[in-house]
Amino acid sequence: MSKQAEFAVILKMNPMFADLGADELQRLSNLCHTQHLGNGEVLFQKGDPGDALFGVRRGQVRIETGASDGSRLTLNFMGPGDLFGEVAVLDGQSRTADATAGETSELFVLRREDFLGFLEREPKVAIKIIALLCQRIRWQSERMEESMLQPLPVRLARRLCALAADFGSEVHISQEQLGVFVGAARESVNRQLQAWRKEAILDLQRGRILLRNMTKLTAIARNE
Amino acid sequence: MSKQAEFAVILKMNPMFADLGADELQRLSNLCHTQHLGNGEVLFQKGDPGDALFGVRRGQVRIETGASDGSRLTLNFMGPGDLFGEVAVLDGQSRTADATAGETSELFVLRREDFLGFLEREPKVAIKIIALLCQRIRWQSERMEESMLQPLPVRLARRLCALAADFGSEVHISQEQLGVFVGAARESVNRQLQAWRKEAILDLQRGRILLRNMTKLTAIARNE
DNA sequence: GGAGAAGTGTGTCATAAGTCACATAACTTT
DNA sequence: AAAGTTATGTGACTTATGACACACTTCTCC
Repeated sequence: MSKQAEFAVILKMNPMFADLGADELQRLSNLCHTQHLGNGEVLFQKGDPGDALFGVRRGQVRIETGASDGSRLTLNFMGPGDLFGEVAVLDGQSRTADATAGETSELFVLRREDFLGFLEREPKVAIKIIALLCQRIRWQSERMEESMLQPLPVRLARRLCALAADFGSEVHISQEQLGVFVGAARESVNRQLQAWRKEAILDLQRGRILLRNMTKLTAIARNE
Repeated sequence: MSKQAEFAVILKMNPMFADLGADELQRLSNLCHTQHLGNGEVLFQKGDPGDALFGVRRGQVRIETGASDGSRLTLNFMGPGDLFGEVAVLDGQSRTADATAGETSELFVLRREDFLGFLEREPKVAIKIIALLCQRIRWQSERMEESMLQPLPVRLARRLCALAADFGSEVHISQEQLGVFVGAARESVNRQLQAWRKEAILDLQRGRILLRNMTKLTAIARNE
């Protein structure tokens, strides 16, 4: 499979591009480049212009931010097949976090100017993108309100399920960072995890969570 | 001032169209119609196709939804100068709430097909709209997380300030509905309002709140 | 003008989650 | 291996807010 075809598959998996036709998708993927990163190499930093969209071909990229106390907090992990910077490539605003390669990685890169040129040549696609952004706005305002109002166990279960989708049943994350993710105190996270451990839903190790019973976990995430 | 020019002013005030150039704005406003509504007349209902954008020229439109228990809850009031349905006109999805005239009203109407035609003729505007939608997505994800995590007094003060922008210092709303707006119990809303009454920030009447000290209220809304 | 409905004011209680304060436990560095 | 650092486990306390219960007031409608 050509690198362009591979990128097209990744785009197609992202809701933002899922509705594009095969031909449009192909013309779009033809604009992509690739870029290699060594372990620990910085892709972009907070404040850099958002001039490209990235897809992970192999490796891992950490999205992180320097907290006010100087410590670094990881906001997200992007694994193979994940796409990030979709919004930045469209509006060109500056990055709101740093991105660093967690291991030797290869990325697909779609540059902003190429993408905008494409949209001008294909106005129908621009209108589709508009519709997709609108969907996202609706989706966001529905979910956000809903999910912030959920009790901690539900938010926690949802986040664990999302992480499991990227990493499988062995999630490598500290309870501290998990707390930041779900907007809760570390101690509260710990207490909930302990409770689940007693129910055999998961096991705990230093810096690691082993998900034993995804069925129960997803049930909790759906709020029964 | 022509009705088109009047509509252009309303569009310009909305963040979504604020960045359009004067010429683009004028060509866009030329596509508008007007529509009259009698007191209590229904503009659209939940489930109707979102085939137009509306601006209030005079009168008042209530956005409301039938709650599960059969009672109706008002989600928003749109007064003169307010714009609603911006997202629906772009993606054509069905309405998620009902809209009813609260008094005899006159509305500006911009139909979806006219707007989409405009975007195809002016691809530069389509790209601007894309950028504006992106801004909105960023803004939403920043604010939402932030504002749901704020304590009740802050959320309440923000909502009151927003209502004051539409209605001046005499806000006509029940404490029950205010509770729905900010996602809190009626009793909690009442207790906070009582506290503010004692501080002379506002006065309470049946179904009405008189804002006495907007300075303090905005200070609370900014979370000091 | 009387009956009911709708809106408001307040007390009591229960609960979820944050904060603080430590005690371990596990890795790292020297 | 000793010392320091980071991650985790747990108890005690506090606080915000929801839930329920009920009194009181003001409107509406017949």
